[in-house]
Amino acid sequence: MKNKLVEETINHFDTAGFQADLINWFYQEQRQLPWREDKDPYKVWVSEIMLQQTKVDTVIPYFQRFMKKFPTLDDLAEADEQEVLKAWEGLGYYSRARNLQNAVKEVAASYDSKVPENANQLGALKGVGPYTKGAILSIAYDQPEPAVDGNVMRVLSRVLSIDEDIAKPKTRKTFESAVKAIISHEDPSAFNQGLMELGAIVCTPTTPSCMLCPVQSHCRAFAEGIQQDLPVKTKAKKQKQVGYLAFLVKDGNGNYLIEQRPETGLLASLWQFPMAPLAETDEEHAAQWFSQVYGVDIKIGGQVDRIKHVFSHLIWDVEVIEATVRGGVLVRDASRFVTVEELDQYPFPVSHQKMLKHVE
DNA sequence: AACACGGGGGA
DNA sequence: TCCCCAGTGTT
Repeated sequence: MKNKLVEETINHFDTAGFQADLINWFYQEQRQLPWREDKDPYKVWVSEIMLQQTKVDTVIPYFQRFMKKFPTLDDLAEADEQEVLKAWEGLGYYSRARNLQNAVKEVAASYDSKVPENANQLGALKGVGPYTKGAILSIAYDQPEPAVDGNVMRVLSRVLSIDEDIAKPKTRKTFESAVKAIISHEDPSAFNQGLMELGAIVCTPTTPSCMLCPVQSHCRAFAEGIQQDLPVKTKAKKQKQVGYLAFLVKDGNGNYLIEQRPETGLLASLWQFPMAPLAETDEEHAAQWFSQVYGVDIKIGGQVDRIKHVFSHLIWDVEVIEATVRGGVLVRDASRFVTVEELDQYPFPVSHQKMLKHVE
C-alpha cells in the first residue's frame, strides 16, 4: 500500500467484518441482470463498457440486443462498424463502441480471441482503462484488483470518511489503494460488485438509505452523522450554448438529404440532417449558405421545430427548417439522398432522431 | 490536470 | 434547474 493516509485510515478498520457483511448482502440482494447470468469475459466486458456513465436500466435492453446481434467476441470483431454504431444508437459516448470493436479485433488477432487475463495486456486495449481492467479481472477472472468507479468512491468516502475531492483525477488512486487494502481475496468479484451495487441501491448520492445499509456498523460517516456531506466533489463549469439551423431537404422523388459526421470528435461517424452553425450564417442567408456548401439549390419552406439538446459539455439550440430541391448537384462528401424507409438503417444521434417526426 | 465526449433520470 | 451516473482518450 503506497498511500500513507490510506494506511492510517485502514489501520483500525474491521476489514474482515466489512467484507463478510458486504459480500453476504450482495449475494442476498443483488439484482438479476442479463450480464450476471454467467461470467463470460466477453459479456462482462461489453456490459462494463455500456455501463460507463450510463444507468443500469438504460443499458439492459441495449445489452440484450447487442448480445443477440453479436453473440461472441468474433462476431463483434467481424461486424461492420456502422452496424455496431446502429446497435449503440441512443446510448451516447459513441467512441465507446468504436474503441470496443477496435479492442475486440485486437484480441481476435493477437490473443486467439480470448480476453487477456494479464493486466498489462488487458489495459493496453482501446477503451479499457483502470476501471474496466479491474472490473474484468475481478468479475470474470477472480483476481483481487480494484475497480474504482463513482459508486466505489462514494461508498468508500463515507465508510472510511475520506474527504478528498473525487472530481480530481488523482483521488481515484487514493481509492484504489483503499480497495487494495480491504478487498476480499476469497471473493474479489462479489466484493467489487457489492461495492458498486451498494452505491447504486443503498449508498446513493443524495439521501442514502443508511437504515437499510448492510455495512452501517462499519461506516465512519454514519457514526459521525456526515454521510450527507460526502463525497466532496467540486462542480463542473456550465455548458456553452451553440446555435444551428438544421435542414430537412426533400428532393423531387421525396428523398431526404443526410450526411455522415467526421470520424473523430463529437458524435463521430454518426449521420445527421445537414446543419449550419448560426455563427456562419442566419435564416435570411440560409439558402445561399446551403448552396455554397452542398452545391444544391433549395427553396426554404419554413421553421417546423426548435430543438434544445443538452450534452455534458455544451448545448445545441437547433432551428429545424424544411426545404425542397430546386436544382444543382450534390458536391458534399459523405452526404446522400435516401428514401424515408432507408433512414432507419443509419445511426442518428438523439438530437436528430427528434427531427424524424417531421419526415413523411 | 483539464477537457472532450451523450444521454437519461432523479430531486 | 442542477446533479448524478459501472470512465477513457487526448492534449
